Amino acid sequence: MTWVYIEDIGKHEDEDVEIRGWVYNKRSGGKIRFILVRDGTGILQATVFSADDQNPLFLKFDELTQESSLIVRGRVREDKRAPGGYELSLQDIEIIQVAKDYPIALKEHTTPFLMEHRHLWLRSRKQHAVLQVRTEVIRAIRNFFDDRGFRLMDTPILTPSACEGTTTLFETKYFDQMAYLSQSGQLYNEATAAAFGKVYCFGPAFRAEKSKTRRHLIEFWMVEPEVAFATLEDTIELGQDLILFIIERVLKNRRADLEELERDPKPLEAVSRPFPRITYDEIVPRLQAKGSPIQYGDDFGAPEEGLISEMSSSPVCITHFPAAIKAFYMQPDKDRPDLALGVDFMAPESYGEIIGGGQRIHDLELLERRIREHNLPREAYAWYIDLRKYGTFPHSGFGLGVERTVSWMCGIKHIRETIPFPRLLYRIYP
RNA sequence: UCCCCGGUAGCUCAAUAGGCAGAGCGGUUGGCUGUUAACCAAUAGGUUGGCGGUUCGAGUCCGUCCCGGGGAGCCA
Repeated sequence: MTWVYIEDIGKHEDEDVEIRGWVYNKRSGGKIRFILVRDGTGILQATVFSADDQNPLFLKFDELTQESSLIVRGRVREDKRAPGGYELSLQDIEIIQVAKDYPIALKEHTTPFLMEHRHLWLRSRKQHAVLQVRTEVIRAIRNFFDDRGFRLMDTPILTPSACEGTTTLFETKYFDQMAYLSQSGQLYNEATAAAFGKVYCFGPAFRAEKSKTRRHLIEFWMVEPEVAFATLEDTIELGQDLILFIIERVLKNRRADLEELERDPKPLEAVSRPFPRITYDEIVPRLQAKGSPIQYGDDFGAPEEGLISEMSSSPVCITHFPAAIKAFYMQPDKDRPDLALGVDFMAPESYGEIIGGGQRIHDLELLERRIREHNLPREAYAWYIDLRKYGTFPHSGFGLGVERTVSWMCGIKHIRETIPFPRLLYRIYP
């Protein structure tokens, strides 16, 4: 008998098939028994009907508990009463293990309880749908860059010093010296961009910040493209194309998961090019007019991000920030050297910043001055400075946060559900 | 790090003004021919987060610690 996956069940109508999986739930009604079987790709209702309550299949059914593992065999039939439209008329139940006291019931639980059982919570429908969207988003990102001729360059996770020198770093021992977990692959990618032209890295980033909000993870995934000779304008276009491509893929391939999540697709369908662009100089008075206490020179807080996201149904691109509030490597505007050629993409529906990037300094002397001004250890940046010595080149790039993007796609408020095992302040188990 | 909130049965919660510790779900047993988190009946299940204090009496009031949740700052 052929082993098939539930997501393909429609192709096997009226055939005898085998499903290998787990009991999602079961019900009985006199002479009929229902098992909802889960195999990782979907849930299928399997039925047994018999007038004999000593029927061997009934006896096996009675042993089954939630999340017991089993193999079921039977005939696939279309039936409107079954969830999903198909069901399996059971011929055989092979029990692998009867699970005892599965902790997660099919009802409401609190988040702390579910997080404590994250390894099992992943099996539930909603979590399954979110992570299906995550894999789609990641696949879309890889396809997008691969199809445009970008080279994947894996940057190191163990680094000898701070990439940006600002945020708190996780320290670890590296034999007889110290090492730090990477916060970003960007600086290394500026080197690979000089070798390959257009590159991207895609990996985890670590921030030892004591952040405790729905938008922060201690360990998160980020994709960072870097393009030699690209300007700020080029990088905005690239970010816009990437976001539109991700949305298109999610809407095309993960409709059923969005439905499971009760995510209204309309706000995603409404995203269109060009994304509105506004400079920092222009946005500050507009925020003040809407009641924000922001002063010129301040960075945006959560309330400001909310106000910005209400301005458009597409992400809003904020550019030309005061150099003082941005990273040391940001290229200044040639007419207004107090402004940095950076861009932040603010997602609609209050999902906040999903992309941060811009043009990097390529002038050797300016970079050396910025390193001094930020009190960064010159020796650690010697290789980075070399990039400006040996054929320097204007270049730009950005970082897109995977989990923030997935939360936005799914319409869920807390980022912790968008990664299989979130690392949070006060939570590193399981 | 700061502000706010919470911790009672395996889970989700209730318990008047300080006065006998409760319900639903899950478990177990029985019933039901189409269930959709099925339903009906019965049944078992408790060191009220820890320590200390006030009181004749504390789940309830006070102190302290632990654990968690929400928000801020910072950022993807």
